[in-house]
Amino acid sequence: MPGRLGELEQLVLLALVRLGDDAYGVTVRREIARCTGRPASFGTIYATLARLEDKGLVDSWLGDPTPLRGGRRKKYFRVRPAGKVALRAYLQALRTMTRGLAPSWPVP
Amino acid sequence: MPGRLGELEQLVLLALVRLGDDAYGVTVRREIARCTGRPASFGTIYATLARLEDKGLVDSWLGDPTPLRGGRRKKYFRVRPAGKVALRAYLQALRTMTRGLAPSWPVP
DNA sequence: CGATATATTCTATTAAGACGAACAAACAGG
DNA sequence: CCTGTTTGTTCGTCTTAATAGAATATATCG
Repeated sequence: MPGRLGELEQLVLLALVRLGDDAYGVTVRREIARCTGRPASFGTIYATLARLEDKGLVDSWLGDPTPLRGGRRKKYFRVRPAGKVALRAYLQALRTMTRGLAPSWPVP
Repeated sequence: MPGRLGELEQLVLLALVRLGDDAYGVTVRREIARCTGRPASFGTIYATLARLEDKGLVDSWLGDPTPLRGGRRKKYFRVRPAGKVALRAYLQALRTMTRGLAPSWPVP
């Protein structure tokens, strides 16, 4: 049974799905900022990614150095099957709760 | 500018909208349990309602005693305009984040 | 090597969520 | 009115999630 997802955990999982194979700390943060209009700090984002990994909802690996670029290597993330289950359950619950609302509500 | 909504805060606000003029602790809890399959305890629900009220997203008043029934009076809750703004913003952000996902995702 | 660019981790603190027991208030029957 | 029963809310305490900013790490280039 999946535990509940925190608010940022929801957003981070969604961002990972959206970003596909270009999902790492910086892009995750940017995507959430872009979609929600409220950026979270890097500390917040990385803490959430680590928590999701502890829970087995996500996994990570280090990318190769990128020639021509400089800077530390990226740590990529991907949603694991358990993470997909949790995310699906959450979206489903939300769909249930938003179904039948007055049309003025933006049902996602 | 509304701060972010916690996970339960989201669900409680949605439940309040769904329940309309029959929204109080017990029905809110039941509605969330029904829609998400994961009940929260009363302590958790009431703490969240109190938090939402502190933030000005919700208001409350005591109902009249119901003859023939017995039991303590209900404390009704209603979403205030600021709460609607916050809820709308959250649903909107979610719509943005779920738009364009593969069709296997249950977009709410 | 030193400078620069890029990305992640650490350290503290506050906010949110969780739960069960305790408490409160309304009514009914004696 | 007192006592039991029903219904609903609050309290005390703990765990988990979120937060920001400083510090650190790592890669490349000159």
